[in-house]
Amino acid sequence: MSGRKAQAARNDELILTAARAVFTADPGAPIAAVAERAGVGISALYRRYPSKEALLQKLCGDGLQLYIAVAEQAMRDHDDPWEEFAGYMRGIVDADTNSLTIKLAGTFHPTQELHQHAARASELATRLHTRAVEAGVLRPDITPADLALIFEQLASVKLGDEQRTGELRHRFLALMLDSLRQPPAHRPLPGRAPDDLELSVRWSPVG
Amino acid sequence: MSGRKAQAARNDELILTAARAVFTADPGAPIAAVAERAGVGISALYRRYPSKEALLQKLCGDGLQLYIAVAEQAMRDHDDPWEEFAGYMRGIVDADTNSLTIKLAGTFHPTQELHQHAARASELATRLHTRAVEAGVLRPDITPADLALIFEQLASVKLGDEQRTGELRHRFLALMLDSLRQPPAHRPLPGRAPDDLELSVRWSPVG
DNA sequence: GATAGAACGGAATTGTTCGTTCCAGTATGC
DNA sequence: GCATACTGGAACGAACAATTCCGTTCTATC
Repeated sequence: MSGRKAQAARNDELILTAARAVFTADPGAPIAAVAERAGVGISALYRRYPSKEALLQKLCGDGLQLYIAVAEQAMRDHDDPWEEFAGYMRGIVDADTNSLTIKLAGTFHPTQELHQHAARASELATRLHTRAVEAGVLRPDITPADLALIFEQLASVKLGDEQRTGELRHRFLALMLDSLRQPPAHRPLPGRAPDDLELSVRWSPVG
Repeated sequence: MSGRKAQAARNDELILTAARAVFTADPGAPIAAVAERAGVGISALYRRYPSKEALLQKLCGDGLQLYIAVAEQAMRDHDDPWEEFAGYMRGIVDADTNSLTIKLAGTFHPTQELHQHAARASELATRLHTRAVEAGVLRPDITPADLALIFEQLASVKLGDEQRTGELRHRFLALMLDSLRQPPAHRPLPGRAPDDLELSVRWSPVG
């Protein structure tokens, strides 16, 4: 608690966490929302990042590194080819890296470093795809870009609080995996199914 | 060409078409964008709708009616239970009614009439779901609300021009249908698969 | 053909939002 | 005690967008 330096270090983390949460929820959120969420003043933000763009770049870079870490983890953790692939997809959905990368891209200028991370991420994705196809567990008429778009679709699901959203995304991921896995089969879906009441909320303004 | 009245009638349609296109592409678009797209002045818009909200309500109502029409059409056109269900889903994706309803909802106050249309749409969706499950062609652990969320996921796909976007949506719909249909099976996917190049476009600002 | 008025285009108005800057306050380490 | 690193938040200015307003154009009618 004591020490101005410790406070500053804590704020570093506080701000990044808040920024992740805020921009994940709304990519176009104002920078003041980040400060408020972090419980700090605006100047605490501007002391660390010269502009909003710089903060977004940092976030996006972190997101890509997270993606890479998740992919490598999946390759390390599993021997079974299908589990490797499915573990990768579940990991990406869990980490919600899409909300930190693609959804933010286009709102700022990508740096050189970002491109390199993206290339590395793409390379890993391709490798995971290839391994799954060659092992005969993933249907071969699907491309790595197909998978990227599937991640985006799953990231578009947003309903209720963060936990419920994650639950539903995993439900739909499981559904997708049923149609990706070879041989074809239906497996039980995780998570409580949504109902009409849950959906009806979205018709009122101010959401 | 002649007749101020004829011109006005033509503008009615021009404006609605433009509004559909503009708000489908970007639900938060300014009203001036609609006027520009329609090739008319702003006052031509305000002559017809007292406010932006009124225009959105009109659009949303039309979207719901379109949804209803598509659903009824599917029930009328098909004898085979699976084709009825799949035809319905393909029709909804084609008509892109989600971009005119849910994506706009929350940006305006829903009217009484809107609620009634929504109820009718929901009723039809439930009926189609029930029929497919009872015929044994749709896996039973899926709810109507699941299907609604699947439509939203598909509507979130947006890449390249309008035609390409539609092609990709149908591709992912086909993938989903593979995991919805009973018995499980993989069928050929329509549309050209996306590739990394197509995706890389999205990293630059101003999109 | 003169004219009332419907319909129009688009500039002006007004309010809001948001990124960024600025300044005064506060606590720390020396 | 004091220089200073850090902070909170008000103030600024630019951009944006809904709506209003006004001068103009065209048509239908007499």
